[in-house]
Amino acid sequence: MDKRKRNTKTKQLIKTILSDASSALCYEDFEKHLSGKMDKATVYRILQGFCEDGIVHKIAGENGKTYYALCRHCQTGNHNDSHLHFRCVKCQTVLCIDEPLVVPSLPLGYKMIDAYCLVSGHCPDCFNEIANHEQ
Amino acid sequence: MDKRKRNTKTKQLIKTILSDASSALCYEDFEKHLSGKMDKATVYRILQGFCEDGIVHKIAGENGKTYYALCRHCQTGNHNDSHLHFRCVKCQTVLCIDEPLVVPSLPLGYKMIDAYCLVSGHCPDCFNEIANHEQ
DNA sequence: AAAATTAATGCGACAAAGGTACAATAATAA
DNA sequence: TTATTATTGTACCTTTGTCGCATTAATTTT
Repeated sequence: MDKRKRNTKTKQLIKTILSDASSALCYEDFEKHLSGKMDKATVYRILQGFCEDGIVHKIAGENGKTYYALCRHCQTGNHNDSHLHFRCVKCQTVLCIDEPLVVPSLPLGYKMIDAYCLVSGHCPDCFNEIANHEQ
Repeated sequence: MDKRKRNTKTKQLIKTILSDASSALCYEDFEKHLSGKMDKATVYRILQGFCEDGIVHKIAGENGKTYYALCRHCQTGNHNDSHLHFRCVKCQTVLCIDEPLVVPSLPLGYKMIDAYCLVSGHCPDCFNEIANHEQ
């Protein structure tokens, strides 16, 4: 009757990788962690499933890649509310920032469903590296 | 000595398409307007050039496509400042919204270069269509 | 506990977005 | 007008992501 989802080992593995990560991951990152243990299609399918279940955020980077991150601080129900993410232009790391995002009012007639904000810049590590080089 | 850029007919055509458009365009949209008159690689190269010159915004849609829009209201010099874009989940239209975006403060040590915000929802036309259907 | 059911996986093939090398073409400078 | 070189077109390639289908493995049922 109801198509119940199964909690398989592959799903657990993907979830572990996500929760161990301190930043959002793209497929390439998963590939490194998995070293051929899992098929590309499976990884994408699982991640898509997690997104549908509302336990993972999907982040479109300006580099054309899609990043995935565990939804850590979202209260149940407001998963679809505004997200704020940061991407370091040097080390390419993407991470979720738990600050409420203030979305300005839209022109008349526009109805917002979701908002998503990506700030790019330098993360502390890379910024220090650059500062040290310039000395 | 200096590699000066040339103002070719193809560039002019792309610019015309951009300035005639009321919303941001993806490659597919250009293709329709061009109907085989120009090669894919050329279109991408020209758009990339415009982005480097700071006269076009590049917008990463959550659908994996990249959208391009003329930078209309940006003062010279602040082209890289915060952008706010809206994407209709029904008709897929993407457009720039000229509202200042309030970016919340980042955690200590993070240095912002650029911020980019994409609000998704229904545009007025699609919203009305849905409302009329529900009557 | 074994058999039956069906969700999930692996595989291969494929589609779309976008980039690259290089020869041919066309703006610009001389 | 000729020479120079940025730009274009062509063909090919890479990367991201999806799809169908046979096989595998969680569950459920007996």
